[in-house]
Amino acid sequence: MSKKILIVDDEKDILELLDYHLTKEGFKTMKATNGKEALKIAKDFLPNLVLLDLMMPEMDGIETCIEFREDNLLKGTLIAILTARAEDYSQIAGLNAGADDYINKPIKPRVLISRIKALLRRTEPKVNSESNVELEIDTEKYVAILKGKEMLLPKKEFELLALLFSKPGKVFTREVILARVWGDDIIVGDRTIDVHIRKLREKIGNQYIKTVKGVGYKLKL
Amino acid sequence: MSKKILIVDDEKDILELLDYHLTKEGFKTMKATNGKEALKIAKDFLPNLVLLDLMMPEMDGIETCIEFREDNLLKGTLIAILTARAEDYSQIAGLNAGADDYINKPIKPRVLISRIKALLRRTEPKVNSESNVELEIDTEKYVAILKGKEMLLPKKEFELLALLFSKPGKVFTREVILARVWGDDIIVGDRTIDVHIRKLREKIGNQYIKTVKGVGYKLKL
DNA sequence: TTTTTTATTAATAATATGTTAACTTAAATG
DNA sequence: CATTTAAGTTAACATATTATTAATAAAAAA
Repeated sequence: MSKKILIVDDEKDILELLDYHLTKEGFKTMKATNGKEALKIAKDFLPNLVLLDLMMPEMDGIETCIEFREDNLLKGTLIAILTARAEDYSQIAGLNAGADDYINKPIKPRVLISRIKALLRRTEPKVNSESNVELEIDTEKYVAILKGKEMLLPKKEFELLALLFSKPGKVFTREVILARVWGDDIIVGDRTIDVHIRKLREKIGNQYIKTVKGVGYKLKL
Repeated sequence: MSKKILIVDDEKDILELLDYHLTKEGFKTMKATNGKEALKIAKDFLPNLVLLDLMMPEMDGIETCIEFREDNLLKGTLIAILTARAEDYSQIAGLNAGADDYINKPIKPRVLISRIKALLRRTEPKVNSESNVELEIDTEKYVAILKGKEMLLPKKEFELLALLFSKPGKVFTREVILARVWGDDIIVGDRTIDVHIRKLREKIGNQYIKTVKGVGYKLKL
């Protein structure tokens, strides 16, 4: 399956240029013009690699890099930093912030592609990769297993996920969720479920839990 | 079953030529002379493949291509773009717009046919293909399944479709539809049902929901 | 006990869906 | 063939539902 790359640069020209070369090589790409946007897109897109320009307004490369590393969902993402040759001080900072590679500007397409491929190859041998069951739960151990990585969830979140997981694809109404996770007697507010759903999505990504508006939620594996 | 091809070109000569060769090969064809018309015809005809000339007035090939990809019903349709050899820049644009292949002019019938067959073969192994039950609904999952592809519908649309689906062929009057989908008490305007029917048709195609004028609607599988 | 984590609520924002109204098109009727 | 009636279409608008955030309470861990 083709790898996903998120390109982050505030200069539109460079963004387009990079996109062009990467797309031509068969990568699936997404673009962001600043670090904030990048974070947001990445949470849905879950790229295999992020190409990150060092100098950007709003949130600079280093900072963005750190944020990626702090986000549970994204911390494993490969990050390659684009940097002008001159500013070598940044290389150190970048690496400390957790970047996996840095690529000098001006960009030579050939070099770029081969560096990226090399980086991606590094993660290749992992077992999980593109397995079709990316999410599992173990009710006994009380953990969710996301792409082979165990993940300890708080009780309510776990039970909610377990319920959805009990029949993937089936829509569970709020009523049913309340009855099964909270019990018939205790009454909680209207937004309680939403908040738990949100926290789950934060941890496992937005692609699994689908909202069926006016009906309920369901799990899509 | 013979495959359906929609041919789109503003030059009548070429249209006829292509039609001749494709018909001779056993394809079912339809013709359109511009992108707009193509979209309209395609929604009824649901071709397996669209042969699209790049240079056209009204709406050019790229644009048409994009519109196809944006239309839920048509986004899966194979698109082959016809292009003069010279304008190679367009190849990139066309592929980015989501074309599946591009074929150089002047057209050599032999080449054309083999390319088209190769393209069609690509989608062959799919399970759905020409099964006789093209439309199903799953009330538990809250999805309509059109040619094997799951499709999440908004509540009212789903309930309306589910109602029609509950007895295919039977005509449901507006009164009955209102009573069953909206409930006896709430009152909505005259055109509400029509709008929902329209949205359904937009998503599943016009061939399933038939209007029985003065009486109501029915589902034809 | 203190600290940290989890659960809940409330207020507000964002969004999808539903509905209406105005208009167009098509079909039926006399 | 003109007229009437029903249905189709579109876009604007309203509404309902969900998402998000931050504050607070409760529970669990240290």
